[in-house]
Amino acid sequence: MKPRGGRGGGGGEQPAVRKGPWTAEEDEVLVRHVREHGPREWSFIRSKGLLPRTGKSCRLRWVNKLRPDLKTGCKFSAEEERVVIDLQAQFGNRWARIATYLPGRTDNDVKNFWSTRQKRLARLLRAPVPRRRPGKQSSSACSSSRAHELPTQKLKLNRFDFD
DNA sequence: AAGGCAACCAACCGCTCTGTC
DNA sequence: TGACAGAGCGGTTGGTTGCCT
Repeated sequence: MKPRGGRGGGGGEQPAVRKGPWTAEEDEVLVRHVREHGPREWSFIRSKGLLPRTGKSCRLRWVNKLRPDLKTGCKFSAEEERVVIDLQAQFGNRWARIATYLPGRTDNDVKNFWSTRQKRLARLLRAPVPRRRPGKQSSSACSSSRAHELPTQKLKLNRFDFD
């Protein structure tokens, strides 16, 4: 294991920097900053004492959770899954680039989705009878299709040719 | 009812890239 | 042209949730 020094706010070697889950108050400060300055100058937030978070952390929080155009809580649709597969075949693990083809998705979303999918595939290759797991239907206002149920075949879909 | 396991998700770290002086 | 700082990206980890046995 890597010594990670403190998800969850632990640590204490750098008391000036807070780590771990974000609070609603912190989110509010961050959103206000972005409204006033735009999604940039992340280091400004800490240097001015607005938040005890690193610029990296602020940026990540904004990109992955606070941006207004995000599809939060939506599972990947079959179409999105197909796009990810195609683009991954084309670009490799360029998650940020792939995410640009998926409105409302972040590189972290795509990365997590792919990682989970790879684990599932690896497991299926070893054990042909998977546990069925309908999954957390996360507040499905979105029409999430059951993309999980045909993972392996999809790897062989035709590619788009973006070149 | 409880424990195990898989899926999902948030957030951190290290490295690389890019802009500025 | 090289050094430095800030921003961005990819990999990884740990926590939570919910189904299955």
